[in-house]
Amino acid sequence: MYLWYARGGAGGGPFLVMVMESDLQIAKQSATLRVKVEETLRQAIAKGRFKPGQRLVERELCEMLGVGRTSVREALRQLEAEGIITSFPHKGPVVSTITYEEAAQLYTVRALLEGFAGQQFAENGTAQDIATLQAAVVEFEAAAGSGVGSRLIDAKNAFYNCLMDGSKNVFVRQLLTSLHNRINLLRMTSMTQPGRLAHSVAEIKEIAEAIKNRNGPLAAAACKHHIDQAAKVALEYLRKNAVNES
Amino acid sequence: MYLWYARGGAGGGPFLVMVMESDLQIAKQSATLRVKVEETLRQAIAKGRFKPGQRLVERELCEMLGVGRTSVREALRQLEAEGIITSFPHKGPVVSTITYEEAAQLYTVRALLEGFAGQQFAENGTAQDIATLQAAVVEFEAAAGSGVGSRLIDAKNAFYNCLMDGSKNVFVRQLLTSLHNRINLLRMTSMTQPGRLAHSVAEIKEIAEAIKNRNGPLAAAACKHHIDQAAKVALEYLRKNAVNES
DNA sequence: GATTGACAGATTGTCTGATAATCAGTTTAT
DNA sequence: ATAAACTGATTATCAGACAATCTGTCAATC
Repeated sequence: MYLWYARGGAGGGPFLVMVMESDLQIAKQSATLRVKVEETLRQAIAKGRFKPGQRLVERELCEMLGVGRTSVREALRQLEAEGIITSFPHKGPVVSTITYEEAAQLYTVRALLEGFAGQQFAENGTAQDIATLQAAVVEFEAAAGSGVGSRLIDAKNAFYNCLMDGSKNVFVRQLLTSLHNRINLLRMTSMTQPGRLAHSVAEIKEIAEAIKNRNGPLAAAACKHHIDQAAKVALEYLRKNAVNES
Repeated sequence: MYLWYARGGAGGGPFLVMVMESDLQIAKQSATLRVKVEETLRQAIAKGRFKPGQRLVERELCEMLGVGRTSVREALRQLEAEGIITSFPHKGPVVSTITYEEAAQLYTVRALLEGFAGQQFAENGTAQDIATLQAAVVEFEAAAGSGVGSRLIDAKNAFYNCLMDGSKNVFVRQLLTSLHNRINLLRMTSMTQPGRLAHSVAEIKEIAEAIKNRNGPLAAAACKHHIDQAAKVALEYLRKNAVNES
């Protein structure tokens, strides 16, 4: 019981398969090709497959992904708008680089917005939201103990997602998502630094605790503190490994 | 003493002109066609030429602008990423609509970010920045007195631009620009409301004053207050003229 | 030897035409 | 009346073409 749709590209290679999930939900079959390209590239950049400063040549992407230039170019425009790639006229796009100063600014704004999100969550979040958040914290702690990197990343994302949802503000979510994407460019989970992880867990617990107690200001402070600490570690690392090109 | 480059579109209409400025600087001849389409459409939407909810049909845009589908489609992707248009797969883009709740959220985040920008400006802005800001305030007041709508809009934009620059934070600028673009969708300059304009001028003066005195917290409060007031008027108007579709 | 200018290759920017997929509305058949 | 089939419009995507622009190389000039 599945649908599939194949494109007979010249190279004989590329095709897409959309599987119907076992439950009643149809897998987002809609997702237009262009969107999949976007997601693939975003992932590739986030995972370091393409590194900051690296050129992204149209033709290569087309071959690599098995899609036409139209789809690739449109996807690139999207990523460009998101700020994770930068393109110069007639030179094509490169994965965005980020200077030390920009990274600092990025974390500053993130702290501001995430603090706000935390406060809103504490004041307006539903009981359901809070329960979800607590579950995310538990999973995060477990993931931290497990030592499995991918699980940790998933848990962290789940936590932030929940936090943004709880803020009940679409724009906070959008802006924060954008910032998160760009922070990924740093290719440095501050959590890979020794000792940071334990602190991180503790900080996150404080956030959840403040929210559970409906203490808005405290939640904001906890969020801000969490980001500030992460920023400190990340920026310190950046300074040492001075990765300044351009 | 000018260069010009014409594209003989089918309709005979469209062309681009690049003028060489009187000084040694060549006018940004670069601006790729796609970018010009973006700007044109953004303007058209901001000025109400296309109204929220209105469909944007590819072919029509091509004819209207005299460019190929490639350029139009890529420009649309950009605008979509910016949030000022929304597109559904296989149905094409429409100018984004914004609900009352979203508008409220929008203003909330804007107040937060603009308050932050004001604070940063007060604490980190250069003397030059402050001078520019003061000039912008003067022009704004003059524009308010002149009663010329377009001049008022320009002055307002100049002021906000200056404010964002003074914050010395690229991300604040980017995020705020994005929010401003979306607020334009409301097609309601809160300043068109009777009596609002005078208040607006007063509020802006307070912002500039606080910044001049290097009083960060006061600047933040003044910015926040300014946006909150604008929000109040705008939301009130929205509630009355309940423009809820979708 | 350093600067300038011309040339070639690579890549992007843009247009055009074609085909398949999808949506929305209308007509037809049960 | 409901469901099925048809139709027209529009989008999604590909392929191929050509002009514009960038980059590096190499010869010509001072």
